[in-house]
Amino acid sequence: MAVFIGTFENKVDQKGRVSVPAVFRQSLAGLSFSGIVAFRSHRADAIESCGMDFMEQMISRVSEIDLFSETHDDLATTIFSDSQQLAFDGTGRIMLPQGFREHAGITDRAAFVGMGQLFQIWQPDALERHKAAARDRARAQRLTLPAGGGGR
Amino acid sequence: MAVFIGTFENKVDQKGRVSVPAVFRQSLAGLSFSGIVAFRSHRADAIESCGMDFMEQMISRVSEIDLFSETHDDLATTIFSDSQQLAFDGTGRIMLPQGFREHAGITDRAAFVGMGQLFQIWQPDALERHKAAARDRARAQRLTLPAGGGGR
DNA sequence: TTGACACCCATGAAATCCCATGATATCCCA
DNA sequence: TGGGATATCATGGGATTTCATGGGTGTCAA
Repeated sequence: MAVFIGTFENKVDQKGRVSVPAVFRQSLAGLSFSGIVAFRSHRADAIESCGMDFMEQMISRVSEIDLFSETHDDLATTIFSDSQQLAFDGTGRIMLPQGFREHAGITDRAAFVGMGQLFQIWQPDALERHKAAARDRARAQRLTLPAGGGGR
Repeated sequence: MAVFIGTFENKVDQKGRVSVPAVFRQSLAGLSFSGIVAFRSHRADAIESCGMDFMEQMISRVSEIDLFSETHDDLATTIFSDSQQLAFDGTGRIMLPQGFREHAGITDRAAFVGMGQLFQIWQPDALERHKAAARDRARAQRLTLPAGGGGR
């Protein structure tokens, strides 16, 4: 399973390219698609990203639902239609599409944040605010991590 | 496994030709038939499409339904009798047959939407409406994926 | 003969490749 | 353990290829 941990800030050049942190690339090595799959977060002004393996998991789970049922279609459309495959170039960069940059407010810098199975791409300042807020909420509500086997 | 992710809009020229997005073509590379298999969606104003490999899967799935049952017949008729193989030309375009264009209301633009294992072809504006509706339904019904690894 | 369709070539825009650079981080051996 | 030698990485920019798109021409069948 691909694991993403840590925060990294990289520059976005005039062509819209950003280096994906080397550690993340190593986590993604050997997949059927050399690059990331990204989509707009609907909860935050950020881009959610994962590897093709994660997407393939989603596909196989969606395919357990009856084909041509409304449920299947709604899920498949919601999940896959707004995602994009962003391939690595020779040096491990991706092209951040215009629409994604706008959604996240990214211009010339991008921050990559590991979230475990996924990672997010933020405008660095927005990320700082978000991190602070998340920490505050976690402290205020004394959040705990459920013990035991699988996630939830 | 052929994977279709993302939304792409292309022009339909006077001859009825459209470029199939390059990413989709790559997913379809190496199959026994160089092109797509398409048929009219019976629920939406769209064209359902997939590669020959997936069509073969559908055939075997349909064959698991009682032969001579009404369901079997109806499905087989709507899907297989209406299906057409649309071959790529030298530059990766297909000819969208008149009947398909009418069914989807496509005139001079066509939108390709990845749905995981298959993809659909829509009239772009209709697709936008459909996407919004699908998202709303998914949210309203709190649709989630059948559990497996780690949902969210 | 007249479409319908496969095949061919041309084009501009955009994405990708490729090489060069400097800055870090890592290695290795004394 | 120090510190030079060696990789790795992020970054920049020019060159090249890919891609979507337009149009022409040949071919086969009705």
